Amino acid sequence: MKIEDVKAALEADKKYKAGKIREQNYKDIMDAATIVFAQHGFKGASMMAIANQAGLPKANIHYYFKSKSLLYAAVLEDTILQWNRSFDVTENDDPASVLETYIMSKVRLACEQPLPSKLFASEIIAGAPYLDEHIRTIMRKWYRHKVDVINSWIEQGKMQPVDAEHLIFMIWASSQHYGDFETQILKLLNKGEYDEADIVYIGRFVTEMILAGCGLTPSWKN
Amino acid sequence: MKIEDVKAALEADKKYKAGKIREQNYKDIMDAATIVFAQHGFKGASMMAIANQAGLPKANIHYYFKSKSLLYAAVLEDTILQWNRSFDVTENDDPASVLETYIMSKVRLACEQPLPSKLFASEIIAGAPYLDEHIRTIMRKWYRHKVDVINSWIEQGKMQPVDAEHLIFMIWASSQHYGDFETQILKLLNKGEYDEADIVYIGRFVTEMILAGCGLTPSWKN
DNA sequence: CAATAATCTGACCAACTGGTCAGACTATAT
DNA sequence: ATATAGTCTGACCAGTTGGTCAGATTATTG
Repeated sequence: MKIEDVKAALEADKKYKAGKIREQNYKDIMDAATIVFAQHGFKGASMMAIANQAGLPKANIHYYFKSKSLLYAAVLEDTILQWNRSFDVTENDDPASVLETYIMSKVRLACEQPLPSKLFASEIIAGAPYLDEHIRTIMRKWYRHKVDVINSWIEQGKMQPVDAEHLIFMIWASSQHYGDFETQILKLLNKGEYDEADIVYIGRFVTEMILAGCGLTPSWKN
Repeated sequence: MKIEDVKAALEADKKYKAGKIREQNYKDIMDAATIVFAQHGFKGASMMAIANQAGLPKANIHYYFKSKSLLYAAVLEDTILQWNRSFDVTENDDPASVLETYIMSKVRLACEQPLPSKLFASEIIAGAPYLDEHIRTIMRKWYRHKVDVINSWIEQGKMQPVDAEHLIFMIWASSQHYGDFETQILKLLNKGEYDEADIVYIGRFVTEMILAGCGLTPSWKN
């Protein structure tokens, strides 16, 4: 290897590392903020606590995010983006398999990543001051579409007549509960954390219960 | 009416009023604290905000409650007491009617008094620092007993075999959700608040769904 | 190498936090 | 009427809050 190549490699490495450091700090701050905001809500979280959690000086947090509100907004947006991935569905799909997939993934997400779930819950409990518009526009549209699809399934006789609006609420409630109330549930179950077996078991339980209410059967019971 | 009687009446009235004022202030503070703690959590709530909400000087709050922690503990205890009233049940009871009654009352409580539900949720999301012992002792005992009763129902063939532990979680989740996520739900339903018809409708929906999962039928479908 | 731009942070600020307390006010008892 | 006990609150305190900024440090460029 020539000297020039080593130099170039070091140069590239430096640039790479520099970029990585920024990226890493940004990510560290977001992660730390998620933890603190999820645990204490927007008002209860302090920039100092976030800085300590991230292992950075407080002023450095303000270099990346001008204000607490902007950091909170960034964390919330990130959470929302990560959340609304699945459940893309049309009226031609099979209700049982769609609902099954959605519920299983929601339960898994709640168990494996309870923090975003708790963050969202905190925001809603506080009256959704930051998500007010998001709920009334984007989420509402998403929600209405899903309700329409479910109702078309009912019209097609693919499932029993069930209130689609509250069916969705029930899916959200019974899956997110495992994230939001993780502390309570683990204490009552006398467990330290959810393991893979728990996640599958819970996912199947919730799926079976809700599908039964719709007159449907999950794939593993066929 | 004799003069003496008037005097006595005034005396009694004064005492009554004095007692009433104390009682009223205490209640006002508790109500105000419930609102603020439920909305912002323990750390996020400020004594000043509670004082303003109660319409009293801040120092007066500290006359009734020595510290923020003690006020929080009092509000939490009050909420817990008010919550665990119903669901006293034995293995000789009828599953369908017991579950139906419990679910309906939980949904009604969540819709009519969402604040205690939100307060409890905030505490759990924050990691249950104040309720840790309560959950591991009192709530745990309550929970285990209910699990045993449900399992005995299953052994007696009174209902389909269903995981009793997660059945209880599901009941809690799908009822409390209407209190904790009130803001989101009302926005999506485009409603200002739950009315009596909503409460009955939601209660019946949740009851039907969960009973169906247990192979049971609610009373209104017989 | 120098110059320029990006990144970092200790020290600071006004506003707010939970909490205290002396003294004012009010009610009851004698 | 006076004394006693209970109730109330403005003013204050030390510590924390979100946020700023000058200047140090580091990286990039020409």
